[in-house]
Amino acid sequence: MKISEDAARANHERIVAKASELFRARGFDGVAIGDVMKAAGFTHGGFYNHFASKDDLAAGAVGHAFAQMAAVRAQTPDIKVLLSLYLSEAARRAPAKSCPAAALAGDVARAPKPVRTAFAAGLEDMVTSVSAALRGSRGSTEDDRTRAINLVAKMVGGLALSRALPDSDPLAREVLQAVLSGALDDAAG
Amino acid sequence: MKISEDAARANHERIVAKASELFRARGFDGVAIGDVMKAAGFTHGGFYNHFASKDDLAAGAVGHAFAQMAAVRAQTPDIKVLLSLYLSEAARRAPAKSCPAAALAGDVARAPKPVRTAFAAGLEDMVTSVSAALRGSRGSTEDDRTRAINLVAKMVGGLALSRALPDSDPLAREVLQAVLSGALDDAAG
DNA sequence: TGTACATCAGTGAACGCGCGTTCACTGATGTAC
DNA sequence: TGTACATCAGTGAACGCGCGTTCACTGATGTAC
Repeated sequence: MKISEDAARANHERIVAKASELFRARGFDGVAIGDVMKAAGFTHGGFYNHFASKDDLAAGAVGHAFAQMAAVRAQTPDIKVLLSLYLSEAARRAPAKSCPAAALAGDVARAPKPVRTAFAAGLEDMVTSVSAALRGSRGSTEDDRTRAINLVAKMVGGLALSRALPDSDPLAREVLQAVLSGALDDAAG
Repeated sequence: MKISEDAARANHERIVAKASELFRARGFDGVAIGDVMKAAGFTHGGFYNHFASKDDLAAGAVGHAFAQMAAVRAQTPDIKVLLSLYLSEAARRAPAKSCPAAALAGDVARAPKPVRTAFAAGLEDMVTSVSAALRGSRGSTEDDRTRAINLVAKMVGGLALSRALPDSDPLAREVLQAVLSGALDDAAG
């Protein structure tokens, strides 16, 4: 049956939110449309009332995940705190609630352009935000943007590498700790 | 028909080599067993004479890709040259012939343990090798291993992020350049 | 304010396709004698 | 060195399954009058 326009918008949003978690946890190919719709509380048939295709959903989910990260950054003004959250064992274990860049960069690289465009917007936002935080932490004459890109690359690489290792491998924890300590040094200038 | 033992070993090796390229280019889920066997010059039915499962092949392919990278490192003693190859536009465009960590970290994180164990061995090798190269470039009193892990995370993250961006986005090139310049600074101490 | 009707979000069955895996078969290889 | 036979890498058809997508249908919503 038809439902109210407000309810439809809320449902659309809930589907995107669930998709952004499931995709981060299991990758685009590891999640079926039926999984997403079920997680959102629907049957799979209505999916195409909201999205043109699975790729369309993926683009929306990537954007949603980056927006969620931006909200976390806004609530965490101290970049040192942010880094220790980003490169934590908790983040390593909870990809569904962590950075989409670390979880999905590989998947996005093989996805169609709209997904990569959504990724680009989120990454640019992240770089801009980190750059501002670096400027705040010390009066820098160096290129803050270049430093921010380096820091973001290190954060994303560190988290992604740690996750690819077996949970039981000490290297998984060593990578997290080493990159956190290096990132804190970088942020301190 | 049965073939000679030497031929069988060579065929096995060729399947692994082709798989390591295809997986890096398209991800584990983006490559069918039939694709790999066809690339190696066979029909798909014989696959299970060589491997217990697709995951078994994935573990072998990850190991093969890291071994290939180790050979490149051995032939490129100057770490500055290595960095400029690793973070190049050519590497960005040719994931099939580049670092498996940058191309497959996300896929590996969701793969069964044997794949992650193969990844761990390759990454440890890479860290050890980069650590030795850093020690060579200057007499360091700092923790070379920690510096190596930081540098590897930055390299992997930089290449993976650049690939996730649209080819037409200037940020794709900016990330490569910024991370290369930062990595060269890191290597110089 | 009330009524008739077109709209469309959600349901559940169905479609076609590609995938990982299995299997009966072939015939050159490697071995036992 | 020669012969008989068991082995097994490779072939190609087949299997069962899950996936993305489509579709006929339902009935509350929103609108035209």
